[in-house]
Amino acid sequence: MKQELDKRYEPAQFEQRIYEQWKRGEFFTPLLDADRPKFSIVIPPPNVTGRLHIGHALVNTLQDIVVRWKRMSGFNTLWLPGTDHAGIATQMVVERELAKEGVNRHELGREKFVERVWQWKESYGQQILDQLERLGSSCDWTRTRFTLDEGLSRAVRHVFVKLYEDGLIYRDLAMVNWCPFCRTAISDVEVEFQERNTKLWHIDYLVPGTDRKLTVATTRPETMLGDTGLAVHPDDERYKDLIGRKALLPIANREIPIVADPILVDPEFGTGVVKVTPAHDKSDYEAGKRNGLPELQVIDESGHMTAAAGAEFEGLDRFEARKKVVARLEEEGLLRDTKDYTHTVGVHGKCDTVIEPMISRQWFVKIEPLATPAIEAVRNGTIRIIPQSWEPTYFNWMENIHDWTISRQLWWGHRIPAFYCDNGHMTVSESDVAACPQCGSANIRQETDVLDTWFSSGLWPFSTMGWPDDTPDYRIFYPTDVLITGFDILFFWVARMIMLGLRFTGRAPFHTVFLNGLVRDEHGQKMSKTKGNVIDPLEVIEEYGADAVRFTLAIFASGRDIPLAKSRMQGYAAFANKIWNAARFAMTYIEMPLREAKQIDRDELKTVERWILSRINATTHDVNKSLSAFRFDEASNAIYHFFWHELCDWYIEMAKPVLAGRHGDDADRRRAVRVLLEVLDRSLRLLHPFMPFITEEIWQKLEGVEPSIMVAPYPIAEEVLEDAEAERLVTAVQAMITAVRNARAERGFTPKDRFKLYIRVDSDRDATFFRDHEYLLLELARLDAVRVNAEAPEGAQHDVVEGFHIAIELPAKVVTKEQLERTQRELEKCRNELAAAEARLANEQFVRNAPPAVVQQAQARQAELRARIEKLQQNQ
RNA sequence: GGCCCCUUAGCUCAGUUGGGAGAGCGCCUGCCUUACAAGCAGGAGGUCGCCGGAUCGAGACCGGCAGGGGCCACCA
Repeated sequence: MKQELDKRYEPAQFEQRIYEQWKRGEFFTPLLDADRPKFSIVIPPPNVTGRLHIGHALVNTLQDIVVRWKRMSGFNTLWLPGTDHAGIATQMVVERELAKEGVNRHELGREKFVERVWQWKESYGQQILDQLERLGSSCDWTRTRFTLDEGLSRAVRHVFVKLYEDGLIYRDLAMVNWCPFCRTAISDVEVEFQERNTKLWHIDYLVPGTDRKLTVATTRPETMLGDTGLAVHPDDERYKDLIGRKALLPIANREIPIVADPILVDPEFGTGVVKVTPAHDKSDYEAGKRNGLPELQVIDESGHMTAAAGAEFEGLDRFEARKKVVARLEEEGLLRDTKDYTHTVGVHGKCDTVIEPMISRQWFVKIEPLATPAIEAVRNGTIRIIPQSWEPTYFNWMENIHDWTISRQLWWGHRIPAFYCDNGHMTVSESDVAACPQCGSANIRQETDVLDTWFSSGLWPFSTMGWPDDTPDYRIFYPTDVLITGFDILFFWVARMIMLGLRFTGRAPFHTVFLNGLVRDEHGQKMSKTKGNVIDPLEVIEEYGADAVRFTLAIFASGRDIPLAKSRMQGYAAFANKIWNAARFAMTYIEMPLREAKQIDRDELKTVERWILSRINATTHDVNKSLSAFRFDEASNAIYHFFWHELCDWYIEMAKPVLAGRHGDDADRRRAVRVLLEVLDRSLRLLHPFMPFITEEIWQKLEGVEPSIMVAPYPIAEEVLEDAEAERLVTAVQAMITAVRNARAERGFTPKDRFKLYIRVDSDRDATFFRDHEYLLLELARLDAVRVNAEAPEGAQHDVVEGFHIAIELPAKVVTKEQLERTQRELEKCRNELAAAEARLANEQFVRNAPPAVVQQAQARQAELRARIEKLQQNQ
């Protein structure tokens, strides 16, 4: 019952079939067994509006690698998937849909609109999860959650009410970041700062009763209409005498007080006079409060000027109003100067609209009592952030955190569970309120604001497990183990989960956070549609296969930004092809199902066989170690190097003479096949987390005990497989083969030319080894004889490799000029190195202070170099 | 202004207790050697940004400088 692989490696032929098989086998679903060691991860929930982009591909590949590794390592493993309702983003998408039909949401009304968004979500919200399947993600789809589903909504209400009752949620009138396009308040972290080239306009304010003018520099002349004061520094000699007088506000012709404010005004900056617009600037708002200046709102929630701005301006967009104010000032001769100026403006990250600071009534979370334990958890190591260099950023943010604006004037989201009666009483309650508990009124309106999306995703690690109920999932899988996500949502999401998790479950929601970098193009540029350097993961999966895409992402993932190039994916598709062909080769000799293969008897193994087992064992050790440290790059590199450059380039070539029957007897052949099967099996299992599809496709044909490689045990290093002696000898064989190939190529011989090799050995053991394994040298170096401890004839080419003196007897052929130069260069290098080594050993301080091993090593190197120089000189 | 990161081969990057400079891709030469031309063998290429310091010894540790990137911060 011999199995075969298709001649060509074509991932599209089997990847989706394999995925369906995994799903049918229910391998993604853990057992509800509290006694088994568990490992759990929750997915960073992608937005329902999302399409899989390369950043998703990265973060989910890394999670899948860890999850598959842990699952195979015997952990009861849960990777819980789901999506985020993504308030603003989703609402915007559906509004655009509606616009195509010529309707806006206000015409539709709140209830109908929300219904439409749900319909949209049902049709398209699953798309991104389906796309994750193409990547091979081994999520437990039976546990898929959505931030707005019933259970999570209950958790949200519970948390809201508890925080309110604990005095950590309050409603207040305050200066907030307002997006005039989305017409909602947003939190501080949602504001992005962008550099803009603009002007600094200098405006003269007359001071009635004097002949003085005060010149004010501003980037926002339109807000002048809402000025309710001018401020100077109390110690500024230039203006000291004007404090307490009034200035005349141009255009509006209103008198406003001149106040002293040492906090707002830096006398060194600009003119030293600041206009104060308490209703439209954060620091002016505070200055207004300090100085008793009134707030005059001249811009409304849509970014248009209000009636208070004056009839001339009412209804104008704020940027139109800016132009008009400047024009009017010019007319009146009060525009003293206009300078080019570059400064940063806050924009809403979702829609790029310039933020308008506005005073409005919003809900806030008092954050400091939540932040303090969250800082402590990272400081005392309860939570570890990798790479650790992110910790200062985390601390810096957490220590300077402001209260969190959680209310949004949107329709799509968790509606705040506050209820108002018509007598003005407010009730905050987990369940809907039918009658006012204070006055009994049945005329109840629920708060229209919804919560910030991140309020619900902040509960994700436990709300998805059934919390606040005490469910089996929650008991078994919470806290989760690792959180893998992009550094860009450290504040948005990670910090909030830590704060809310600690507060509500009393435990950190995870013990490790791995933050991955941004995927960039091959030259480190950010990917963007306008630059045309975007890599679409679904496209490259089609082109190279999911395994190649995953492997490429993994081998770059050290925690830094990832410069991704299609050429690299092509390279790792070639690696997959290599695996395919190596397996195909092995399977032409493997006749027995893996499950029936007998235990290997180490005593019967040849040195070269012990060598490859020692090598895969070292690789196994390295891969496990690197994965433990989240060094995906090291782990994938180790297995890549082993498979291609040790297994394929050397071991398979070394095994060929035996497999093909050119060397040894039938027992030798059977043993070689058994070792090959062993190494292939272990390699596939080592590789599986990185390349799940190809390893499954091949492994199933080996017919192991388990129904899938994904539930086969992950290899662990075993001391019995270490074999330093085998490594020493085979390394020497490799070096000798390379030396012969080298001589052949450098001296212009063809592969058909045969040489004789003379090897000098010191021990009987080594002599026995080289006699036993001479076929390796004969075949791989294409020799016609190997002589151990025989005298090399005159004219042979001498060298020293890995501690062995060798000589190659070449047919008489003119030594080329290139060869002579090469020998010269080589000699030069050796002499320089020898001089360095001698100088070092002559240094008493070195010999005294350096560890003995290092000194010994230097002595050995010195001896080797002297021998090598002597031999090389014979070649001239 | 504060914090973080980067500077090593043509390109992109590894190099974690300081002890003989590495990988992938690219380039050059030779091979269709029966698993793989998505391959095999061989090769060229580096003042490890610059200056200084502690050390017997620095790509690595410390200080400074230069250049690049990122995050945070209410400078009109």
